[in-house]
Amino acid sequence: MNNISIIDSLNDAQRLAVSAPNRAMLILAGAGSGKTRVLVHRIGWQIQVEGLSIHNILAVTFTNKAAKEMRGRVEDLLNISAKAMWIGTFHGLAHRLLRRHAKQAKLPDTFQVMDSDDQFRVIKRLVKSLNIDDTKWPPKQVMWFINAQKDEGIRAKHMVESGDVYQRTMLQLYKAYEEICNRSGLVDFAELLLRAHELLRDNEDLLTFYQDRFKQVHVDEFQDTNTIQYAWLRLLTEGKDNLFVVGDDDQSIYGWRGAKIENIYSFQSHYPNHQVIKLEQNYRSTSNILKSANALIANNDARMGKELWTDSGDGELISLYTAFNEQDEAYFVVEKIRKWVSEGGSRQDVAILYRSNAQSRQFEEKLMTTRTPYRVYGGLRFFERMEIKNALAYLRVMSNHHDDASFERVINTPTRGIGTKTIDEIRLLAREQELSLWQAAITLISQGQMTARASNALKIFLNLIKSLGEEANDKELFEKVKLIVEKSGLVELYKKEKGEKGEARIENLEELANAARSFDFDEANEEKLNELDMFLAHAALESGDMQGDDYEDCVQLMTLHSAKGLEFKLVFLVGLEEGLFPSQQSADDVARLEEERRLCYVGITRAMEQLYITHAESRRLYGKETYPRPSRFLKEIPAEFLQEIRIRANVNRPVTASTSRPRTSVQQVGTYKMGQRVSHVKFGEGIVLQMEGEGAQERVQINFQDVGLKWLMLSYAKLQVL
DNA sequence: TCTTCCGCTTTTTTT
DNA sequence: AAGCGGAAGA
Repeated sequence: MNNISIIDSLNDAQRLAVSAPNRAMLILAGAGSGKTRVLVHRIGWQIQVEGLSIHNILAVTFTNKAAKEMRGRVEDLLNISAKAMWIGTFHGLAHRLLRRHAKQAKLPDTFQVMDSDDQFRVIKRLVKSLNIDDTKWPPKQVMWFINAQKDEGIRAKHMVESGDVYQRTMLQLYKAYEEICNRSGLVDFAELLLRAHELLRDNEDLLTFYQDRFKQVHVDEFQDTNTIQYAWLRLLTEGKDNLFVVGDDDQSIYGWRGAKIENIYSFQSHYPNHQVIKLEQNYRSTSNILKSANALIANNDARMGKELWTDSGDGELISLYTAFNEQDEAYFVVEKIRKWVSEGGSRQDVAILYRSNAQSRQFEEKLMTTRTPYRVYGGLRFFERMEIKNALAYLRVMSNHHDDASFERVINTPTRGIGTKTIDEIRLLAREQELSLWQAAITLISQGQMTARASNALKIFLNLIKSLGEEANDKELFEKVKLIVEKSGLVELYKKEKGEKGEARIENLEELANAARSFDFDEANEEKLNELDMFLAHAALESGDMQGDDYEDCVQLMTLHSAKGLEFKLVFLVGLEEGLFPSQQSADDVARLEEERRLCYVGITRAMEQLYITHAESRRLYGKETYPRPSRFLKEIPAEFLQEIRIRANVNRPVTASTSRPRTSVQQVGTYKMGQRVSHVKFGEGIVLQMEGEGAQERVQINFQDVGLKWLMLSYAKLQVL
């Protein structure tokens, strides 16, 4: 391959970006303008033309999926193996640095990565253990506070205590949380980034080493970086201006989790020699779709300014459908999909995009009844499932006895007679003497002040973990997993669970052993660290692709957020109503409204050929009928690009049908009559209100004069008819 | 210890 | 509506 062919297939702007001299570059890449293409070819250019080795390249993305895709495309372009190239997510790369230099990062070699669920549990427990009212200080909010500080690079020690109760309490919790994490060797997602930043900042030799190594640093989705991520990038490229970032300010939709569009602006002042290149030619959508998107986003004030264009034709107008209610909306969409498929369209090219997950249900129901295969994105991923997290927690405690979060998770799962009281005692002792829960448990046993029963149960648990550790010691990773699954009692626990749920859980546990077997240790670990720890980190950092095993031709259902980066021939943008989209919570904040508008912009620009936008005149929300106004975004799309679809003449508005749900039949004829006055030995006099069940299961609900409503089993309660 | 009931909340999601 | 968490009952 020669120089020409690397840039041969590119348009002028793309070519300019790819072949630019080595200096700070800001590529403003609109939707569908070939952003990944530019990144991949830029890397190719660095290697082919500038003569860099793959070891000199650093490429950062936000998702594992994007990282994987980029690596694959680099390999295809250059026809080489890019295994050794540092392409990864911010978190993945930070993790790699911390493992390599754990000591300098002041972390134990065996530190563990917590996912957000782990973090939440730790914080929840912390709030409780400090006797702080968790209704006034919800753990979720505490977690949000702590993460927000870390995203800004602020440690507890940097914060000055003010008289403010809120700030004081949060700070107290932040401090205590840091202590727990340090003691247990736990690192949450935000900590990975913060710690990696501090590692480079405080170790000059390391920083110089990596600065020299990475001759070119590439960043995807730059508009989504937060403060600490950007600070980390700046450290690595300090004084060298070798930062190549690609982003789109109009697609910044993660402000709510700390992303700073401002980074795009600061980039320009931090790197005065930078060059900006706009990619505005779109290769995805028809002109009508693009013009609508342009018109919509023009209503935002905070933008750098960019207008997408295409040289493909106008295409069809955007269809707007006003539904009676959410049922009708779903009916309309599914009928259109059926038509599309019957005309030879592929279901995979169709997406239904909504603002919030709760909206998926109505579409699922309609798709189900018409037997249209579909797939919903989002939801629990493999490594986030309860049974998997439990098994992993066993592995963690085995690997590190002082991992309090995992210890607590499994100490009584499955139940082994260690109740809240015992656990509270362990926690108390641990807190008082600053021990890990494991150490506290041992101390507690040796003090011999517990009941024999509790002490025995605890001993059994500790011995289980110890003996599992010994037995697993020289075994292969997947055998360790198998051992845990078998001996922990989890399988027995889930066997008892009724229905198919338990079965599925057991299958998942088996799948976990398979995952361990196929875990590519060498790939994930150039540093030859403990295989089990690497596997656990892998589980936290890549919670597993969504059910990727489904190869059937499916209609795609997802939120607008998860649709970013994807494209579909036929797109349905549903629920365009005030309060829903834009969301109620964003209604009175200009900045948040602009983010909602960008979200809408993302939605529109997903469509390649046809776009349907729908809204409903009435919608059942939180169990109540609402009559929302059409979304303001609808008015922002010029009428010339819209065509209104006429409401069908025969409307099947489900007046009573939808509201009447099947009721469980209530046994009307029983021993007692409704309204019958009865008397109970303990509860006194009352009136029979309801009855259900038969024979030994027969129950009555009675409104007692003194104690109010009660359900009583007839076979136990001795009632006297008055 | 396990089950049931009551009341409360309700965006978006990756790592 | 529905799911979740806490509290109370079996």
